[in-house]
Amino acid sequence: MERAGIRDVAAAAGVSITTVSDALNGKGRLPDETRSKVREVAERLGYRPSAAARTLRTGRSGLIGLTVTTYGQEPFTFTEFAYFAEMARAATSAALTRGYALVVLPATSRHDVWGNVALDGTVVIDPSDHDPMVAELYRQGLPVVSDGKPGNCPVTAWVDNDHAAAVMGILDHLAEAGARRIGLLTGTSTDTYTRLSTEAYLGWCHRVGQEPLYEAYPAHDPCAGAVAADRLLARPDRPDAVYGLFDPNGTDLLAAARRYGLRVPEELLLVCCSESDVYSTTEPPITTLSLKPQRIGTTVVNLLIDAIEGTGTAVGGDHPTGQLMPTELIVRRSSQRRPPRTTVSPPRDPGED
Amino acid sequence: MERAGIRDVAAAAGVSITTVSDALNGKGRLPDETRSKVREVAERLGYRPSAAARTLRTGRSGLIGLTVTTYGQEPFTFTEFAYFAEMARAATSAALTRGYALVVLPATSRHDVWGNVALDGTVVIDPSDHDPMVAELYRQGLPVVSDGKPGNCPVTAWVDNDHAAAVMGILDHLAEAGARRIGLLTGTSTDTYTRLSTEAYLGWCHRVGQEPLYEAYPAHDPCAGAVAADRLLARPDRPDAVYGLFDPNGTDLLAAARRYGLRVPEELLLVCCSESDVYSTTEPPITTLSLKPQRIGTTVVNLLIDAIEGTGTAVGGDHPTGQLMPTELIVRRSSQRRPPRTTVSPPRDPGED
DNA sequence: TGTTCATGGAGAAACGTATCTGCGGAGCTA
DNA sequence: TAGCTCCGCAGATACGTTTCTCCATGAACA
Repeated sequence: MERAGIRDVAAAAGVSITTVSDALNGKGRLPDETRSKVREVAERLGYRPSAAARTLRTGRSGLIGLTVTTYGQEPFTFTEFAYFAEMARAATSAALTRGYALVVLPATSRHDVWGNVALDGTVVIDPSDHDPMVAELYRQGLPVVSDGKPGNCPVTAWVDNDHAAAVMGILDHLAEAGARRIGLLTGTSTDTYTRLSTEAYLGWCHRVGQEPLYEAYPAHDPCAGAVAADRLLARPDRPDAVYGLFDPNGTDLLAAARRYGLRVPEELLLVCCSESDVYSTTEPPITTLSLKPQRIGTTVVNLLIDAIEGTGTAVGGDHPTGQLMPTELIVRRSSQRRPPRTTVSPPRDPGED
Repeated sequence: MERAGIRDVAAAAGVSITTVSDALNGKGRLPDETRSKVREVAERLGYRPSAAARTLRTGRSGLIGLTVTTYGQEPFTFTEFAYFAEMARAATSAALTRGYALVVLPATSRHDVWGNVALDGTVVIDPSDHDPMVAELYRQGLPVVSDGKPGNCPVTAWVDNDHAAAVMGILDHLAEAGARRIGLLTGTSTDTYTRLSTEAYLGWCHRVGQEPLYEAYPAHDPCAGAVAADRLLARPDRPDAVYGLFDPNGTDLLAAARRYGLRVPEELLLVCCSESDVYSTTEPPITTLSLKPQRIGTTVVNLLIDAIEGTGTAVGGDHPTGQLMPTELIVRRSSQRRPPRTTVSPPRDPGED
């Protein structure tokens, strides 16, 4: 059984190809009678227009890319952190409601998948400085919107959290809870998130006159995270509060605290950046900073589609539009010296240790 | 700056279009000299072949779909359970290593995204009985591989866990730990997973002469899960062990047990099906059944690509190849009356992940 | 010298759609 | 009746590849 083409429909309906195309796409000037007849015939023949031909003709594929940086050998590590999973989900959903489909692509791969997929534009997550791939895409005239303020590569637009404000908010929050020496668990890579957050921390320290206490580790290596957490708490000038920039830092720090016999929050205040709800059930529950990835994903996709539909290949000059989105601090027991008013919550289990 | 086409390359290199195509794709009979010259010119002009044109000509887009059923109003709920997230990640990765990109599509959506994307084939997660979309895709000659044994819709191939064996294994495990009345928390929908698991439970009960004790709820509603867990433990003929078919059941059951003052595992044995590692840190840690979504995702994609590349549009007759994959029971404290012997090394798992 | 064969490459036909252009006829006006 | 407008539709072209067919050339061989 051969797939029916537009020609077959035209022949069966006794009209021309033009008429079929116009009737099905709601264009041209046709009486409703003709329109509905063509539709009926098309339906009967099970006609599906060829997406490839349409794309070739119109220059629009209805596909947008979601690029995530791959770390080292790992072929593909999105959803490694809940942030990516949530962000990808929201982005997919947002794309679909506007009639676009989203295809997840790694920044680099063995095969040249990029060349084989017709994209109308791309979302890029946390591009590194001078990212060559982003530059190449942009050069081709493809709209590129980045999640994370781009360091030094041209993009059509970008969206980011106000990381500096978020970090300072957390540090203030911890200081208010009585912290004197706040430590930071940070990363070694050069992405915007890590850089801005660390700078904000250093700036804050300088302002309040605290000596910086931080450990940096390669964020993509979960093992290194545990080691760094341990190192931070093992220092002679041990901090009395720690903020961890990455998702697993909370449990790692909690484990390290237990190893050193530090009670949380009495002797150590803890906050980490995470989208996982695991931290609502740890002992004690850990205060987290949510970057609101759903909102980011939705915004990024909508900006991208605006750019695609707005001016076609929009090369909007040297000043890409940026947008800062708010974060949300979810305060739990780990960052409060005084436990929250006991509600009717489940009894605290002393548990083993 | 116009995008360079194959014609421009041909003109600049002083050869014909054919030669350029052959040179770049490694076909035809050309001396290495010509080949490298063409490559160089193409590189200099920044030539990127049009994916749309290639797709139109060859009939291959290099794109495969990943379809997930949408429940009710929720626009898009994959990654709702860790299973989907892991499965999607593995599938994407597997597709990419074979040069394909994967696009996530909902079973239904407002816009007809299906018609606008050229797919070489589709992976369908847990199709419902007589799924109309699957039938339509199959009718179009598109290879369809399903995750979950298809109830009554034609597919090219399918992959599934041996759910019956898994459930019986768990029930035996619980009985061995001393359970006399094992309850089940199950779903109300008609997908294969729910159906097979429930049937296996009922069969087991019948065999050992236990009266079935189960509660069913709409699995897509997280709130309903907590209610159902509560209901199950509130029954006059309260079970002394429960297996929950869905990811959140573990915490829900644990919360319900606390409400009724039941100690786990002393008075209530608990197992649930989940891919989340949350259950290794609950109090007590909960025994989980892993369906190994990574392996499923990889297998499904590879089967699909085999079908795509094998015979083109393979309509392999009435007997789609099926494949049953093993599950893994991760035994933790919640299902053992006697705490596990403390070993120095992790229990067993030399295998890959 | 004529035949065969391998080599290197050119020409042109698709692939299936969207859309620009144009054409006959009907209705209306002058 | 000529001229004009608008309607309803058909023809033809272009989108950028891949690939089938086929031609020219020179060398090897009888």
